[in-house]
Amino acid sequence: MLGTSSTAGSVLPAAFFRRDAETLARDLLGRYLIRTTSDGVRAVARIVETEAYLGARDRASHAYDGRRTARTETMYRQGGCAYVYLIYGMHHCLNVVAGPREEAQAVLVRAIDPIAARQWMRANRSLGKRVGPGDIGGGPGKLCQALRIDRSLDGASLLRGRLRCVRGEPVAETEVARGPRIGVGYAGEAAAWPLRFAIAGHVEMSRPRLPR
DNA sequence: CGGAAGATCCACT
DNA sequence: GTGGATCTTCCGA
Repeated sequence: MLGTSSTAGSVLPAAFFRRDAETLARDLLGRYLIRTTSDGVRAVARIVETEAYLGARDRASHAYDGRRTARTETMYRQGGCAYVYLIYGMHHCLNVVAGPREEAQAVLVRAIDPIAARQWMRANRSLGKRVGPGDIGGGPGKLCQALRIDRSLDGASLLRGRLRCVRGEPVAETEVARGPRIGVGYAGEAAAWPLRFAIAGHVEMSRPRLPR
């Protein structure tokens, strides 16, 4: 079965995802993403790094100042679905929509630890013989490539279907590190807000690593 | 309608 | 450490 606990693969209640993005980002650490494909693959990955985006008041958010466009519409839904977008013309990023509808809060998944179907994920990444720490899931673009996540999953529910988020193995407070978010230097004061969360010192973390 | 910038990654020096 | 890839999105004119 999944992980070390018999409840690791069990579903999370819908209310879990309706909390604010900062709380959810912290609590998504240790949870499992389960990706199933039409050709019978069932991959499991543990979330080890996240970032919260707070919506209209957050200059780093796509929904800053209430911006509402075709792309960001998904963020305005009720928490519990995926918001997937393309960045730099070539990388996808996976977010978990948070909070009640109309608030456009979201949690970016920045890194995963491959648990099951590791070879499948590695093949998706087109890596050579040498695979170092973080090469498979240590970054938001990397993990989407590893799990074959693209915009066809934008808006999909994470409580059922081809990409699910389940209970996993929650992380103790002493294991959590936090810091400012990556790549949002344009966001003024919001750039310094400590909304990045990670399992401290985890080898699959994106860079720069948050130490223990 | 044009152009600038982007919640990134990789190869190269 | 730097720059290139690659293209959607968004804002201003």
